Amino acid sequence: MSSFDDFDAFEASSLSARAMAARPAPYLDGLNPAQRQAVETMDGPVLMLAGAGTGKTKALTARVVHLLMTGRARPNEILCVTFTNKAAREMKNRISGMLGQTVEGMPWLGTFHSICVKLLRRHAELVGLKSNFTILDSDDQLRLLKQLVQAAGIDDKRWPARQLASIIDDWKNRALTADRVPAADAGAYNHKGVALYKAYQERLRELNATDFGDLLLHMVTIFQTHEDVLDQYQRWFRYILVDEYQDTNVAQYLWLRLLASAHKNVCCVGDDDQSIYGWRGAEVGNILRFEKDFPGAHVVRLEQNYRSTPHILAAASGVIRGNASRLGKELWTEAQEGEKVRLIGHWDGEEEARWIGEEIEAMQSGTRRMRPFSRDEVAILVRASHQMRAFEDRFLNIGMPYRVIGGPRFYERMEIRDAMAYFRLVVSPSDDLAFERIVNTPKRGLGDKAQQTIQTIARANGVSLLDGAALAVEQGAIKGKGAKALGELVVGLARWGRMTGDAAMTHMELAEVILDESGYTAMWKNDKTPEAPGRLENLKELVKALEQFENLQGFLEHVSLVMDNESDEQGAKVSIMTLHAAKGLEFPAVFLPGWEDGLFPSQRSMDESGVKGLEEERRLAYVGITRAEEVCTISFAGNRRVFGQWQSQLPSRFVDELPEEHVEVLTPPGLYGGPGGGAAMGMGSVGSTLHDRAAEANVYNSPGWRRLQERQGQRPISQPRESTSTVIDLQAVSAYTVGERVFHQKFGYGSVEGIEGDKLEIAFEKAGTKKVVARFICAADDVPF
DNA sequence: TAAACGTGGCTTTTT
DNA sequence: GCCACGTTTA
Repeated sequence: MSSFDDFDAFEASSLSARAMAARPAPYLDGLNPAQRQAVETMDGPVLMLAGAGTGKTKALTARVVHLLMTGRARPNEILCVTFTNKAAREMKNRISGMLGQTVEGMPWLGTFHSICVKLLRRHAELVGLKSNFTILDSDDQLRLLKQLVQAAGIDDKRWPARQLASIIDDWKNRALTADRVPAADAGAYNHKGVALYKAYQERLRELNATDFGDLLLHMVTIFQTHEDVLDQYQRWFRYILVDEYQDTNVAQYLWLRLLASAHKNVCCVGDDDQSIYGWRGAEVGNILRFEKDFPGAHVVRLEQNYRSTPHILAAASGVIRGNASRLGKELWTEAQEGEKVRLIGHWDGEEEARWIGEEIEAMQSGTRRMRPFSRDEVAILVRASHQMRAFEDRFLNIGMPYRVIGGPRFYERMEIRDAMAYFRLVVSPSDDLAFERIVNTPKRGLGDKAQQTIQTIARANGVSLLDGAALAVEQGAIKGKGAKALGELVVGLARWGRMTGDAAMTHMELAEVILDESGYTAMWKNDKTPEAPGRLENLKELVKALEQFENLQGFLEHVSLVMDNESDEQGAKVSIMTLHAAKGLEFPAVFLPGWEDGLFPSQRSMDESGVKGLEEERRLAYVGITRAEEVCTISFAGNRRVFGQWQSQLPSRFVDELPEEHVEVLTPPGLYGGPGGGAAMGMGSVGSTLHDRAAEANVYNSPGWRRLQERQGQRPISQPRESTSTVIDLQAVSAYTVGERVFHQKFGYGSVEGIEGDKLEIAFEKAGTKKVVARFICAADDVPF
């Protein structure tokens, strides 16, 4: 449980701000004028618009230090909010570094969620909770919702509980309690969404639990309904700082505005061009509206970039210019020119992976133009995680060490969650969700029926499932070996519970005892599947992780908020990750594969969110390019397997948006029409666009292919396209008739079965029936080689 | 109760 | 094409 005395903690704080005020301010020295302004404008609202690589964390930390040094606030009077634990940790470290001592006295520097937990534990009773409430993660949440959906007699095939979960999350992100869900949303989840939301909240209250969304929403509710509480914190938090403001959702926005509305000493840092989390409730509008929300706000733009070369910045700027709703920033740098952004097209996804693998290998020893890059200076950033596979396959094949960043986190792994459910049950025996999770894990012969019996008995007696289980055993309601096993579990849990108070045993030893005596470890030892050893390994790691905590409770509290898993894997490895995961990181050399319409920008994004979705995708492109310090290589493939089906792809519209003068089009080696290969480059005549040149430089270029394109009439590819709809290449399609015999470079010969938009459905002789974009097809008697 | 089989569905992901 | 989930089947 968190301490309730933070308000008095400042006396004992390790920092005495006033004593330091007299000293000089070396932390200001390394700042450029804009950064300095952001630091020194202390009163009133400040919006720090910090482009990629412009030193925003530096400015933010300097601001905190400045507030302390000038005596404007004591360490525990500064509210400093980040989104991730990683960011919070980094800020703490940097502040300590600037101050030359550890920051003990900044209890209110943390993530939105961790700060809200602290606040909510103090005021839980105001929303009907006890201060020791538990925090459910999305897994628990889903299980709970499934039960409710089932109880309501809804066919969860047609209306998956997962969907309900995301609807409720969305409402919570928008700060909507069940009674405030607007009429427009009444139809959600087969018109039962609101009712189930109510039922869910009711159930959470019974369980004395919250989900992640509640942490914020409850605090907003409390601030809105209890003026005295709000007033207390408005006074207490003299200065407020917010990192990544473009990622705030409505609930976080309201929370901040409520806290800041009295003194308005709020400094928000963000970059509207890097808002890439709209799909999970972030509102770019929050940052775009800042000056309206806080009249008289000082807006400071950090535009000097310390990360990338001018070509890379120009390419990124060129792309992001396509977005209409922006605050507008233009990054500049004093860095030397460097390489242009490199663009290359490939035949298919596998070849793209092969080429990138070879390129990385070549880069390690350096080339005529480029310095050598070690593997850990290289990153491959993909739009969707399924793209990673091609690279993993390829890299495994050629023995290129790599690391995938992201993926399932440690605390999300099954065995870890099982183990923690045991711990939870030991610490709080009424944790029904934990009970359900482990009652039959390992197998105890307690199937659905037995579990139902337990449920019934527990409900009839108004007790927890664990107590219900004890009763069931006593009453003989469960028979056979299940009864014996259940009895042992109940007795075991009670025994382990008593052991928590045993001074003779550390909580690590206790954890081991629990896992061993419950039979959980044995379950994995007997498991012959290849994953089992790894899982045992993870369990060992889990026990090791306990070391840093005083007891199991402390550990569980921490884990529920900090799900991250900083793997300290070392060695020179190429990093592979999604664009989302790359935000905030930088690499000397970056590869951006899969720039194809439909994949990136993602079709679904555009279908579901139209222009808004496309703009977010474009920001993602911007984030991707700006991760690169020295070399940025963008690539696309003409064909890709999508859900097992081969599909022809068009290069991404973002490729068209790259300013030509900052891009160099590469030609894959060993393919038709290399540079100087005569005819191949011949088409780059007047009006040649980057896009045309990219297409020319790749594999679909050959004399026959060009003839084909001429026959079809040249498609004005680089004309600005409608942003939301795919342009249909009618000319290309109309060149064919149903029944015609055609040729495709990968699939061979086939006949046209149907025409749909710009795609042809073709029955190939060897490859089966596929839909292919007309431009990759030619008549069988016009085969290009 | 567990293994075998079939169906659908499918971005991004932190707390 | 793959994975997760649910249903059938031994």
